[in-house]
Amino acid sequence: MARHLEIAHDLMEEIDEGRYAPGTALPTEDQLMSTYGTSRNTVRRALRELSSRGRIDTRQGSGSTVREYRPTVHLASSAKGEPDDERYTRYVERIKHEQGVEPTQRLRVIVEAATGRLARLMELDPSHTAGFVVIRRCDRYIGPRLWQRQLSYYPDFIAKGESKGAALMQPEDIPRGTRELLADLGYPQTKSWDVVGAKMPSLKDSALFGIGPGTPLLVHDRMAYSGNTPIRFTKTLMPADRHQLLYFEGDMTPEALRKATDVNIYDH
Amino acid sequence: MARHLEIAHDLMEEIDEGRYAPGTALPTEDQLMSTYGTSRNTVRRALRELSSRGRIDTRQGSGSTVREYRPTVHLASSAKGEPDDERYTRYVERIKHEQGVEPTQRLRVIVEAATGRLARLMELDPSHTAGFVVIRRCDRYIGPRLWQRQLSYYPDFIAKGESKGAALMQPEDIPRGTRELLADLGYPQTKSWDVVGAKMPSLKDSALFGIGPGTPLLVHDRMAYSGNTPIRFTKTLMPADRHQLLYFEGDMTPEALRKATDVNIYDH
DNA sequence: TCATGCGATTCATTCCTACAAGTCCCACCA
DNA sequence: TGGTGGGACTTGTAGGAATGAATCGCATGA
Repeated sequence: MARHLEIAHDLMEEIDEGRYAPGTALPTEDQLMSTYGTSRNTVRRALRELSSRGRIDTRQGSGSTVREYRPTVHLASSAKGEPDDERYTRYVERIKHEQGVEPTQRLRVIVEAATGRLARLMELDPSHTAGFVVIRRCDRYIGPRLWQRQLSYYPDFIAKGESKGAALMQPEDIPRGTRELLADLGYPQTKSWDVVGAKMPSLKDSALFGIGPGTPLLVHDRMAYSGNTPIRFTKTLMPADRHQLLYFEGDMTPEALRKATDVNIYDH
Repeated sequence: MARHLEIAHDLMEEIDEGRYAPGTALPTEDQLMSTYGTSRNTVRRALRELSSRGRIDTRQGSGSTVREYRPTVHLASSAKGEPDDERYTRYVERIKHEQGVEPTQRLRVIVEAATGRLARLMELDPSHTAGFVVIRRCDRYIGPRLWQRQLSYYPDFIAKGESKGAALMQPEDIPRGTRELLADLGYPQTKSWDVVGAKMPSLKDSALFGIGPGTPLLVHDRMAYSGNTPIRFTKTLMPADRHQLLYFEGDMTPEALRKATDVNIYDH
């Protein structure tokens, strides 16, 4: 095996065995050089191997420390009596309680012509004037850090159809939640599907979320329908080291849900 | 900005603009060296930046090509009239149809004492003889490639309780599906929760799944209950570049579900 | 026509060096 | 006592070089 992979393997094992606990400093590059009798390049490559897998954080001038994972679980199924759109808010409130940091959000509204995949998804005809979407972008921060970015797409006949729909065009929070607003406008949400996946962040994403190397993004797409009319498509981006999604089926007891909330996919 | 990040940024932009289409070769290291008037190390660093984000594949002797993503969507909610455990199988069948490759699977059964988190999760008392779990590990392959790994944990009082339960201890496929088997044993599944997240693979995981750098793993944990008794915990690991999970609420039409199946989180 | 083998191209690994820049501690001074 | 500056330590960036290994195309020969 290549020398740098040997070193990486060694270090990874020692981390897994708890020799280097989370938060603990790894040996410095100089120390590793003499330990393994190899050049700095090789040592650095080994460390990069750990870094790109999200196992360590390296700070210039300071050293490398073992990363710790405490992702928070985020309810994605509709709980009884809880409006759909309150979920993220409730979640943010929980974070606030857990971390003692004030959550903030920044909203931005854009109107765009829907083309290609998006038009097909929303069942809009781009040749009509109706082939537009209102995009509400909501960036949620915990402290100075971008916590999640949510992009919601609404067909513009909803926003333009009634005077109340104009609220969708305002870059302001909708206190009742958009689900209720849509219901008031004659589009009660009757069904929805979610697609969940993960990808690595682009350079921009990394800077945007302030996430270290080796941190994937959890991507959550949701399409909501009223009858058979698509009324909203939502794409949510979240750093996977701080977010997990929770779904359930059947009548869950509070204890079971609480237990699910404590699950950490990084375990085992 | 650092020189290698400039180059990486440039290349990423050109990829996004379609200048280098998926599957297309990027310029060679030599070409990039003269284009940017920089050393090979710097060029390689830029390329590694793309590689660790899963944007390119680099092959020795050949060059770097733009990676393409066609993840398949995998139904995670219970569809009506479809037993829970058939889902993955059905999914594999679909892959087989799409890709024309025979899926295979390898099963392994282990019995282990449940400790710590797992015992708490399964509500088992480690001091009792009942504090054991039967672990069924199922590796599913598409061709020679590991497609997903599934670890199912059953409390051993289920496997030992009745003679039929012994089927759980056999490293063989259970044709009816384990959900039906559990129902026969007196533990019909009444509710469940799922936690979905993503993490970077360890060195072992990378080798196991044969995934290139910059490919996260999608992790899917599911706890199933019969009444308030935990009857199964399942952890599924899947490379995120080939898997997405689909959930839904309400009565979905086949067309809407088909549309969801076509969603690709790498779009937009 | 087809298989073989050679050579050019290309990336992989590893070494070396130099300097920049961030961190941290401690001695020194006000 | 408390603040400041300097120096040691540590990682970041960049360049140069040599060798190994995989790939691919092309010419050669059966």
